[in-house]
Amino acid sequence: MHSPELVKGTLQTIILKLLADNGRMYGYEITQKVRDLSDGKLVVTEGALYPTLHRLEAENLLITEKEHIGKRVRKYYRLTETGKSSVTERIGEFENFVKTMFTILNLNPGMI
Amino acid sequence: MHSPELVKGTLQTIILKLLADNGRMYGYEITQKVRDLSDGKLVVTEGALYPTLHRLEAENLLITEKEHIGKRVRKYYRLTETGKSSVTERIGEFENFVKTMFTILNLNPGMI
DNA sequence: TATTTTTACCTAAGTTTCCAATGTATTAAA
DNA sequence: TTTAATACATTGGAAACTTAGGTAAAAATA
Repeated sequence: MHSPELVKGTLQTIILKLLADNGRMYGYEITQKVRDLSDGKLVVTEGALYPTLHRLEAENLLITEKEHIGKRVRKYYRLTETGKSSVTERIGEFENFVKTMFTILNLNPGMI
Repeated sequence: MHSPELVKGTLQTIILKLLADNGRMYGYEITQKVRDLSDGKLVVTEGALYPTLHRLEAENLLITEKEHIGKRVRKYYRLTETGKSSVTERIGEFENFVKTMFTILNLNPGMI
């Protein structure tokens, strides 16, 4: 598991990117996808996920669609147009941040 | 300037690494070094720096030496042995985190 | 020489963002 | 039939920052 402090601030970017790649996803699906992609190294807890999803929805980056699966209501999230453009932006920000950190920490880019 | 959320959690690593490279530094010097190395893109505010330095000292990763410069007292920070081993550890953690993020975000490593 | 900027230390209040814990309920598997 | 997995969510508290403020010496500039 990664140091939780490092993960802070990247959750929004992760969510937006996953939605950009997969069209639409529901909350639980996102937690599983992150777990799978990271080989269990990064775990998004529900206490972090749902407030973030609601925040992104309030900021008009996501919209929701409810779907009835048996007796359950599943809530799908999808990027708005604003959301789509902010994905690129945030990934760019993350890349730049990593570049800066590599410079400061004097790390070898080949390490990745 | 980088998104402040991303910077969170990396400050300790930055401080420890700078001290590992420079032997000893004082607070103000650290803020300037980070600014220089990052071309102004990453600014460590004093409100973030000093509490962090004191925390690291309390955790026995740093020790201080006071030096009189004219009428002023300058406080130098230096790594303890524990501090030295934790630098490697934390940089490793950061690298692993970046690797995971690159996987999740499907980024090209060559980008750095 | 007077004033501003830079150097240099620091704290306190407030915000954001997360984690841990808890709650509810359906569906699938053991 | 009981446990695990699925699926939504909230709440309280901790951590780490930002903003703002305080003090004062030394250097640069007007």
